[in-house]
Amino acid sequence: MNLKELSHKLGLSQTTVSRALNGYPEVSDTTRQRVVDAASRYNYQPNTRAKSLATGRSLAIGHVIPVSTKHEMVNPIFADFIAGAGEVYAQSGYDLMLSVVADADQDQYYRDLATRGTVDGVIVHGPKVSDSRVALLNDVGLPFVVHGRTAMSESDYNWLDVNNRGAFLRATSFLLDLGHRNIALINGVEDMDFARRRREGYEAALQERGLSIRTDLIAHDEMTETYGYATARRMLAASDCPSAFVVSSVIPAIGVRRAIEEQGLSLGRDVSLVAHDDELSYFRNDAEVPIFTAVRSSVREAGKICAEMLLNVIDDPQSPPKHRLLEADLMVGRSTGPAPALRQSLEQG
Amino acid sequence: MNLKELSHKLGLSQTTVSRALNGYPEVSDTTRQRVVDAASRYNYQPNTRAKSLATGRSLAIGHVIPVSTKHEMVNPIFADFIAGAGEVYAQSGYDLMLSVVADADQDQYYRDLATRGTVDGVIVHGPKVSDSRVALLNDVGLPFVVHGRTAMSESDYNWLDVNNRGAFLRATSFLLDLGHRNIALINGVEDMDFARRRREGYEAALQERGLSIRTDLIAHDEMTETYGYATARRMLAASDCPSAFVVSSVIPAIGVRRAIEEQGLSLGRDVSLVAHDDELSYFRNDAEVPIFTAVRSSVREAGKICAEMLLNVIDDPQSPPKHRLLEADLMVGRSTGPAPALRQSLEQG
DNA sequence: GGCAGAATTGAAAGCGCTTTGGAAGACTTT
DNA sequence: AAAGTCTTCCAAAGCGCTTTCAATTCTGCC
Repeated sequence: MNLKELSHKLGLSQTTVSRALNGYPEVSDTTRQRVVDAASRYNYQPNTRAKSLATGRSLAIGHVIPVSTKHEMVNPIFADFIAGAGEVYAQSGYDLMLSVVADADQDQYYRDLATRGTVDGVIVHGPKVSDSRVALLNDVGLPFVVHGRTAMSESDYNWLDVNNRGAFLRATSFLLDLGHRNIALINGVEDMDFARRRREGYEAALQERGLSIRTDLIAHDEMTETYGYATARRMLAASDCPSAFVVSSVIPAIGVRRAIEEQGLSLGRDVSLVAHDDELSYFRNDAEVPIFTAVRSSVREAGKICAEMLLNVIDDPQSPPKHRLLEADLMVGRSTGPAPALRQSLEQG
Repeated sequence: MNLKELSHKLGLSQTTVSRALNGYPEVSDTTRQRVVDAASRYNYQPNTRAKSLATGRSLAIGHVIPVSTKHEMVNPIFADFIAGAGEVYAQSGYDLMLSVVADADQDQYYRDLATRGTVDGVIVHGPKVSDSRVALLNDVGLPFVVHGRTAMSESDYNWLDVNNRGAFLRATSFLLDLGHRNIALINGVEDMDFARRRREGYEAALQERGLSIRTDLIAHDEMTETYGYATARRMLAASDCPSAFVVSSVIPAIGVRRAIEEQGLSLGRDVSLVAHDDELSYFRNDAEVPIFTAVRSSVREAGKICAEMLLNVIDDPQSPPKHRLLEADLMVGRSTGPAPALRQSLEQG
């Protein structure tokens, strides 16, 4: 059933039917009702392609998710982020176009998206410390919102970010307050912007207390369980090993826990751990007392807000860039406790 | 830059330019070369919407991923599945349209997809034991491939599935061979088709040995870490508790491990565990000796094959339904060992 | 009753592309 | 030289919708 057929059945022109369905005012209430009824009776849905060709808007948003060429790894937070964003799109009648593009091909891909006109806007995932995509998108004039930031500039584009620096400063300070002095950082890939900020927060906390930064206790890589395990295992085997870990995601944190327990150590007693928790739906760290002490921020919620921001930009392309910095809550769970030395003196006292 | 402008610049008609770019034979080699050069020089990309309106093909594939209304949970295997499928689409010039739709709205959503003509075909995710979507899609004539199967029929639609029954039969038999008699099954949501087949395999293995099925050792729910933990904890606390677990995904398996270790038990020694491993990129269970003994099948590979199947159906809609049953490998890892009783006698002997 | 102005409706152009049905020119064939 | 056959190109229709501009019908009011 298309417009032509429907209007024929109703004995009206396509113009009127179109107007009635799209809520234009110059249609009488009775005809509108008649049209709407018929449309739902015949299950009429306008053809999206024709509609977007006519309006010049594609009613679709692009999400380009980078896939590391190294491990073909897809960051598992995307599933939840997209679920959040998708909810917003569904309500507003937008479709979501997903593409999984190798790191190296990102720029060309964004350029093509713009010229082919497949989408009205894009969400930029996984920004690097220095990321060419921001300049590129500003250049071609495709509306976009960055989930995260880049170090280069913050003012001339739309972004939503978690206060990564603040969160990791707090996480590290919390461990310092518990008496830990050798604190390891299990971070994401080094050139990711979020990883740089987290490291900054971690280092700032140490420096505030006049502690030096031990580069042997800092690791950067893709955040898999195996990476968390292998790194923690290596660090725990060394002399002067850490008594606490700050970990960039619950996934490597699971690996860290495995390494700790494999050594016959007890998590939260012998070794402490604070994780960054994106509130992944399949790994809820939200018992009354959470498994992991964590700085927590919902990635699904982030997806929602990003989507809303983007739709606003599309509606009003002239509006000045908006920024949104989410704070992460520090939730105390089972994985942290006083540093062993301190614990000893506490128990003796 | 659009076709009209480009053809003007070249002093050719739109027809000729279009044909030259789309590889039609009735264009001389010299003109074609001239056109192709100009197109790349001006960075011309045909407008997708116009193209699909003209051809009647949208060059897009829909993935509708169901989100449980109960927990707003997104199954984490989708990320990897879609990465696999996306690779195939990219090579063939297709776009991927993703929608996240509540369980309850699935049928209407598929119907809309068909009538709006946004996609040329869909992948059906998460089929239930009895699933109305198969009949619906056959009805509206939208090409589709099911990732999984339904119990109702297997012959009249395209599907790719893992041999879930076989995998769980082998997993359970393997534990029985190790002397385990009380084996628990931590399964997915009961009305999912894969969960039913896995349970069948588990039960068949027990029955083959004349063992009765203890319903108190069977659990069904969404496969989160917390679910694995809570269920294992409950089961281990009961009298006549299981000495082994068969778990439908590595995610709840992590929770099961947590429960086991919390009891002061040792995984692989006191309690055994076999998991189903989808080879998630962020949780590689592929060390020389894997963490978990597992029946393994790559969900990313499944995504690839599903995508290829679907593109074939779209190219040749008359072709008879194709089926593909992947076998899962049983990989022995650290999480299994002889049943405690058996171990005792082994050690004494 | 007649008329201005508002309220409705419709015809047709246009969005950017593909594709049908010719047409013009070059090249053979008779 | 006329007729036929390729080869190469083009004009124009059409995909299903929106939207401009114009036409028609209703109002209210004098």
